[in-house]
Amino acid sequence: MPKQTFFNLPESKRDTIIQIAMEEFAQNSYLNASITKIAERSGVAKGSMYQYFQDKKDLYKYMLELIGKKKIEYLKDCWGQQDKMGFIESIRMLYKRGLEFAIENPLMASIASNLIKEQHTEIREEILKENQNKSNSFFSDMIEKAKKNGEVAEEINTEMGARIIYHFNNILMDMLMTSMEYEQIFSRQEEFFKRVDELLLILEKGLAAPKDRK
Amino acid sequence: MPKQTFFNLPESKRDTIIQIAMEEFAQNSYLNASITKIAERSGVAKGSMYQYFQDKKDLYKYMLELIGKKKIEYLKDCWGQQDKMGFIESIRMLYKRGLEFAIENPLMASIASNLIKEQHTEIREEILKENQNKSNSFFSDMIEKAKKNGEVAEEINTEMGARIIYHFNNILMDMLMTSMEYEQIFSRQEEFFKRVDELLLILEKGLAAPKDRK
DNA sequence: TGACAATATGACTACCCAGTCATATAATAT
DNA sequence: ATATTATATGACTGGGTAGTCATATTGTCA
Repeated sequence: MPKQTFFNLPESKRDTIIQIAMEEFAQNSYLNASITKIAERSGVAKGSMYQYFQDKKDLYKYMLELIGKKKIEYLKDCWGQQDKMGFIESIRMLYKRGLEFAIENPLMASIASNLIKEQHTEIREEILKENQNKSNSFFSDMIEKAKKNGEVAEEINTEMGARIIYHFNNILMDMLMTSMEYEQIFSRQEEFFKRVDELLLILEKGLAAPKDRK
Repeated sequence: MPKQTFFNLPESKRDTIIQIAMEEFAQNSYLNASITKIAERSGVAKGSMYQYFQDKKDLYKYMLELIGKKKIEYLKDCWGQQDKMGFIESIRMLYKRGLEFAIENPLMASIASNLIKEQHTEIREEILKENQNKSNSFFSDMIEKAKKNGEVAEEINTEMGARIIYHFNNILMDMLMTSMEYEQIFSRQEEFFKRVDELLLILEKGLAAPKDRK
């Protein structure tokens, strides 16, 4: 958590620091991101950064917290839709909204994607583990429910299914990030939405319960 | 390419350097791996490292080359088996042999997995791109063939299918690497082979052509 | 033995970093 | 106007890095 001093700052100054820090962490791994550079680029003395934040980890975790909150807010109407929309459509919606989020907040998406790839074990363990477990158990619950519904075959290993759903999302994000490196995306959403459908076609059949076996 | 001087070295010295360098690149990203440390730990003067290699990139690429060669050698009897074994069984064999390779050569596997996650764009682009394209077009060819065979549905997007096959392998590797961090694996292969089967169950159904549609 | 080439060496340059701290400045309260 | 507190600052510490280079050592051939 940032120190009180940071929250006492005028909003515009706070926002600048946040913005610059997001850029830095989007372009570099945690280990290689530089507080010195963030301070310089924000027009703030390096010492001040340490009046605002405990240390680099504190700053990084705060960024992740902001990202997490924003993403949860963004995805809030995707949850608890399984009963209404069915399993696959729920996932489709999650993927699509996730892509939209990444297109609208590329820095945040890039930071999140960097975290997944983070090699600095300490920090990854600390943060990712609970989240991945959360998302895994979330998807596991969805699959269990879908099994009861007959939407997913009993023979499917739930944990593996959850893992795949999780990774399919990463595939989509990677595709997005990669093409963002080369060109502005703006409203090329449609192209990526098509990708979602292609992926889901495979996922749906892959998990589906047999319909007309004798 | 290492300089001639490196190849003039007595084999044991060369092997030491290679071994230590593999360890360093297995534990650190390209950016954070340290030639200084490799030199120290190999009992070689830092300056000597630069008699052997052009620079850090040269050393890194050489490691990747060794890994690539060894892996190709390891997988050599997995190729061109599609006609004999069928599509899914070919993939199963590739996955399983890939896991075996990683269990037997954990350092190499870890370096390869780090490369995929590499953030330092320049190096990743340079090396990964052609390889990923190679593997993608390899898998694409397999899928095309399997479509003609009726093993894979025509409606599947080939490129997306290839991507999934590629990523499923990454999922397996990640699972393996993660559990290797905590415990020795040795002959717990069986557990991971089961995972392969679970994954393939989903992949097979996901890609399969409809069998008894009217 | 001497001469020449190949190799080994580590101090050195020029850079980067996180985090600290004494001091200066600004804001607030009395 | 003074005293007290909150904030801003950048030089500094101690650490790390890649890559260079003049010099020393070793090996080889005559």
